[in-house]
Amino acid sequence: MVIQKYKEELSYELGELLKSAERIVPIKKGSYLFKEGQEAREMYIILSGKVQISKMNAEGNELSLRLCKHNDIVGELTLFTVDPRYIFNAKIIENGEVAAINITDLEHAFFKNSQLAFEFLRWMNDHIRKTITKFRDLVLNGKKGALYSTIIRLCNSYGVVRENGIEISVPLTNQDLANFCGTARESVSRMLTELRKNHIISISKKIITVHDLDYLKKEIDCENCPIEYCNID
Amino acid sequence: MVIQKYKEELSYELGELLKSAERIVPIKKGSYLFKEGQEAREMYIILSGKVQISKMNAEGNELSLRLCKHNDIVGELTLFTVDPRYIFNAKIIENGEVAAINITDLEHAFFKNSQLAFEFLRWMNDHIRKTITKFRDLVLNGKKGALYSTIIRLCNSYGVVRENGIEISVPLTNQDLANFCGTARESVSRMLTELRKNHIISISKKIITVHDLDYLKKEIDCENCPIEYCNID
DNA sequence: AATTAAACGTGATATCTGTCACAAAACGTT
DNA sequence: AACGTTTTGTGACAGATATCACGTTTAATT
Repeated sequence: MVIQKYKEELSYELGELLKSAERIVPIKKGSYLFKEGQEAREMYIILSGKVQISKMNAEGNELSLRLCKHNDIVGELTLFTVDPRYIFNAKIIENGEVAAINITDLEHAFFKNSQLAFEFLRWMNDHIRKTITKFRDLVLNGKKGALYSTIIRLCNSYGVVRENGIEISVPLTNQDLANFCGTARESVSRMLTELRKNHIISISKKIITVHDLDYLKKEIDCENCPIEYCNID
Repeated sequence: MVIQKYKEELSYELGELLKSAERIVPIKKGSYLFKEGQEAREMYIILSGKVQISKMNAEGNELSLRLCKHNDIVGELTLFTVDPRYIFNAKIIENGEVAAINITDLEHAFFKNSQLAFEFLRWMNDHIRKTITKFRDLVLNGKKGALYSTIIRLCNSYGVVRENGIEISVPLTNQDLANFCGTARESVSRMLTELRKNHIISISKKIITVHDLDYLKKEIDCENCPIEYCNID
């Protein structure tokens, strides 16, 4: 089975999940893995590449929720619903492969295999904690709080330590960041300019390097919650 | 067993969960079922009364997340964590009783009983969808969107149909509403005044009656998502 | 290298929202 | 009914944020 070659690198829980995988699908930058409103038959585990999860509102504003990578699960919220439909858009921003898992099969598997259900339950629990803390930052600390929180989470998910700070290894435009914060591009641009002026960050070719993460954390009263809850995936 | 007397009125899933309940605890208005930071040993199912779930930030602002009633589960996010601690406050706003479920026992029960794990998984899934759509309303449509969304959800959870509209059967102060919206009391007061002026709502003794729910829905581009996702509990 | 397209920075301005202050109204208690 | 407490309404103002406009810079394409 083609899936076998991936299994070794995965955590035990995901390995279990992957056993139910039907097939491996290549994903291509710029296209969509799924779009909101589409009928949902599969949930996905990302094997490689990057996928951004977002939701549009009626005015066409986009709110980005997650930026997912290797071993992240997407399309999971379609489980256990009648007439399942995706409620988000999953835009591929870096080429790679995903494992597709039929959701009907998975539901049956959960029912039969409590080990599997248990592991997934744990994953869901982490996921909801993550979601709530993220949104709290967005709602309670204004737009600056939203941006700083987003940058901190990006560091935790995609940060690479360099001699001069933490480099966020995903190219992001100001508009991308604005979508994560529910704010205007121009506001992001101004805030980033200020952060650069104060040597908190620097940006080169859409790659942000954070020189003073503690400054960002202090500004939003970060409680230094564990990294499993403070990320963007 | 004391729990038996409640079992009949509960849905199947909750009945299954309740089998693991250790004891029934009376809850008293004004006190807290648990507070954030406290060591967590139990999860609760509300049998009667009302419990408000909230989170404080460093400046002492309170963000209310849920308003829970009969058959709602609270304290669930402590499951599957090492050194489990409550991350929210659960303030009792109406007397009643809760069933306390030891979380270690419950984790074991999930592991052994896939039916139970399955039902809980379904519950978690609904819960996370709810949370995300709520926060999206808060973030994307400004403070007016936050308030309107909160009122709509309150109608769905606590609305009683009267000849002149939908009565939200929970007394709420402006400050309570402000806490749900992450906004200032004065802003809520002004927005409510305007809604009253336009005969969208009326308020008597802290009880809101909504005369024109469609107006509120239109203003925030409500997609009329199913009531299981659009509520406050 | 030249050309086009995308992304960015920034001033000006309008709107939204929070804060402070204080009086009026509603509520609860004795 | 009288009193103290909580809640509400509202003006004035300040700060945050969005929007519009437009020139500059950077990246992509031919």
